[in-house]
Amino acid sequence: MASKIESRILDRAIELFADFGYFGVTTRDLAKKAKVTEGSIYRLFRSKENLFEEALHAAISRSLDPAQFLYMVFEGQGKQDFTSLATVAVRRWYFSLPQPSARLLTQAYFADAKWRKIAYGPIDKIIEILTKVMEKEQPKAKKFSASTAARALIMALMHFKITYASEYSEKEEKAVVEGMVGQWLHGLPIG
Amino acid sequence: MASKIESRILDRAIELFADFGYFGVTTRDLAKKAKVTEGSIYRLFRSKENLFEEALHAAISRSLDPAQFLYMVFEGQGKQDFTSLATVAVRRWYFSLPQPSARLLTQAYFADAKWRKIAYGPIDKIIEILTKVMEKEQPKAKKFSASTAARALIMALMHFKITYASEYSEKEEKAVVEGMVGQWLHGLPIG
Amino acid sequence: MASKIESRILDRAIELFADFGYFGVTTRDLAKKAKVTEGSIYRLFRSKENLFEEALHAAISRSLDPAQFLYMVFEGQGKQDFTSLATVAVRRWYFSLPQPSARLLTQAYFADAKWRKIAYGPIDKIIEILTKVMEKEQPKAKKFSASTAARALIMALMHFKITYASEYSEKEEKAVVEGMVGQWLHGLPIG
Amino acid sequence: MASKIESRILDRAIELFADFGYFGVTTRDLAKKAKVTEGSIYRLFRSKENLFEEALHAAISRSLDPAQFLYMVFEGQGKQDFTSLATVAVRRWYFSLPQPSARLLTQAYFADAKWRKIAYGPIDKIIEILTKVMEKEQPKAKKFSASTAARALIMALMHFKITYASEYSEKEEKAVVEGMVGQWLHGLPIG
DNA sequence: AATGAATGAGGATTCATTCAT
DNA sequence: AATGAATGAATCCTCATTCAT
Repeated sequence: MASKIESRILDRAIELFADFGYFGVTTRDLAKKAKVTEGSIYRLFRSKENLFEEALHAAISRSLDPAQFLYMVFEGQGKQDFTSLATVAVRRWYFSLPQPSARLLTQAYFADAKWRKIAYGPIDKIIEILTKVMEKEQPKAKKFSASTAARALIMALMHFKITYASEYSEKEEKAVVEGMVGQWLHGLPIG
Repeated sequence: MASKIESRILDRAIELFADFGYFGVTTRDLAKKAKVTEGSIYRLFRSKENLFEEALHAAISRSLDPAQFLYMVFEGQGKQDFTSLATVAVRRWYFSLPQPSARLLTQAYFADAKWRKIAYGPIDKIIEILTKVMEKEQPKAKKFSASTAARALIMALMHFKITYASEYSEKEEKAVVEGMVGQWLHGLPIG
Repeated sequence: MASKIESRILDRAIELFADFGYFGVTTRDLAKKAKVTEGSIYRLFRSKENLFEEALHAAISRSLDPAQFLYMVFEGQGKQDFTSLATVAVRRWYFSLPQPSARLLTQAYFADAKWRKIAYGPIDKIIEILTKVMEKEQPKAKKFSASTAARALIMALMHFKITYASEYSEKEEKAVVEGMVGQWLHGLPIG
Repeated sequence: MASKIESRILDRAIELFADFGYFGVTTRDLAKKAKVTEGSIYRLFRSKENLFEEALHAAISRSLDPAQFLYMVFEGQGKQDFTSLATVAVRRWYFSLPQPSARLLTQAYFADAKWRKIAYGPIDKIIEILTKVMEKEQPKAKKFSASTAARALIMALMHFKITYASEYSEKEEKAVVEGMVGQWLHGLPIG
């Protein structure tokens, strides 16, 4: 069945591109690791560039959709306080994104300018949403850039996932993330 | 003069490797952009790998040395409060690191495991120092991971510099950085 | 069929390396002459060095095996006199070795020390065998180095094949060889 | 003094070309080993090819001149028997030719067809002279090719010098050569 | 649909040769 | 004369892509 082959290729592509980047992976390597032939890769994905893009889209689609993030944050408003809502939503987002996917996003960002928007689009959306919520909560008096704050958190988390996360146990990783979010919330000039 | 050519190559190498990664830059390209011949590159730098490493070291050496960072933070103790000291030191560190250098570090991180330590060694040092200072200042009672906080700030700044910074004016960038540091310091359970 | 291409490459490699030496042949040249692409050469032979070695082994394996030489010389003992046996065996050996093969052996000998043993191993064996037989036949009284004699004959033949043989007709070549062997046998203090 | 530099280059060129062949030696290598600059090599020798040729000529001119060989063989006629004359002359020729020179001749022979005649001209001359003398001495009755005999001896000696000689002590080498010449003379249908 | 052999353009690297000093 | 930096064509080799089976 084609779809079996297709997903085998795609899964491996995500892994390999995430670890070695676009240029660091050869189609032959990929074919061998995915146990398919190079011919199949080209029949199903047309070109290496296209395969990379498909892998990128797959990685993105497997992580938390910004729409869901939006829903989680806004839906609970009134019932729960901002702090809890944001904590839960950010935590969900963070753990919905497997390390390979996160790496792939950054690899894409660095491999070619044309992939920058695809790769970081959803992340920008998350930042945007977070910014919007915070602006609502924020007392007018205080001078404060919500967008900067949102960006700071999301970026710290991204960079942590990409670089150090793999050196931690799952438990430790959770603690660090909890710490980052908590500390970040503390710093907010909110209610 | 040899050094002229050498620095032309090195400067261009930092720029190009930063933008396109190790594999995304060909020696021919680099030669053309640096207006030297490929032969000169090899005479002066022995191999593409070695050139990349030299570029990496150059990029690192042009940014704030962790030792200086340490000095800035500790030297003022007693005279100034921790918040001001940290703010100044972090700000200095951030602006000492040109965007190409920051990108190069991450490119190195992703290109090959052997470059990870070289690239992120100094950054890890900065995080370590910041952690140490914070642990000193921090009231025992409060549960709080200094290392997590330090990491969060530095990573957020790194990621910002690498990805978005170039879309901002210098003034805006300063504001964002100020915001990040401020927000992070606000979040600290300190005094 | 792969084997067709493979043998086309190998045959041409023997010829070209024999004439121009390892460094005197470029892979592009070889590809053109063998009417294959460089890619195929590398797929089938991994590297130029390896191809040279394969060519060397092929050349050797196509010539008379020392084991056969041994058999020819010893098997007839008793039935035929040494002179006839040696003449036949040496003649066979000589004509089993095509000029390109002989040249290739010498090219290998000169190209790199690591190929010396591969190239001259079988020849040394032949000399050894010849030495052994002669020592058996030789009257104790006479001072005489069988090994020197054997070496002299084989070397003279090798050198002749490599250098001058191509300037002679097949008939003439036969006469010269016959002459060398005959004259050499005459010089032996045997029987 | 130019001539000092010139001879340093030439001496080293003979050694290196003899061991590694024309393509196995780079001009930079040669310059370093001869402790001169590449510029000097080119000023004095115009090109690598020309240098090789000069080295070849130098190597040849340092070995026994065919004219002297001729003189040695013919001059003694009447006073001494052919066997002694030939033995002495051949021995002289053999030991006048240093191993590097002998190797260089063969390297030249193999490197390019255009050098074949230069390299083997003198050797052919020696063979020719030896042939002539032998034809004079040889009883008409016996069927025998003087040229083949001469060639066999000279070639055996050449090949021995080039390949195995370096593995022997000087004393052993002398014995082997004596053996070869002796055995060869024995085989001659003379006297 | 599936294979993997075949292709050849392009990459890193070397090296004979030139040239400014 | 002497130097050695600079050049760039040519080398070995890789790899995305095509194609015959």
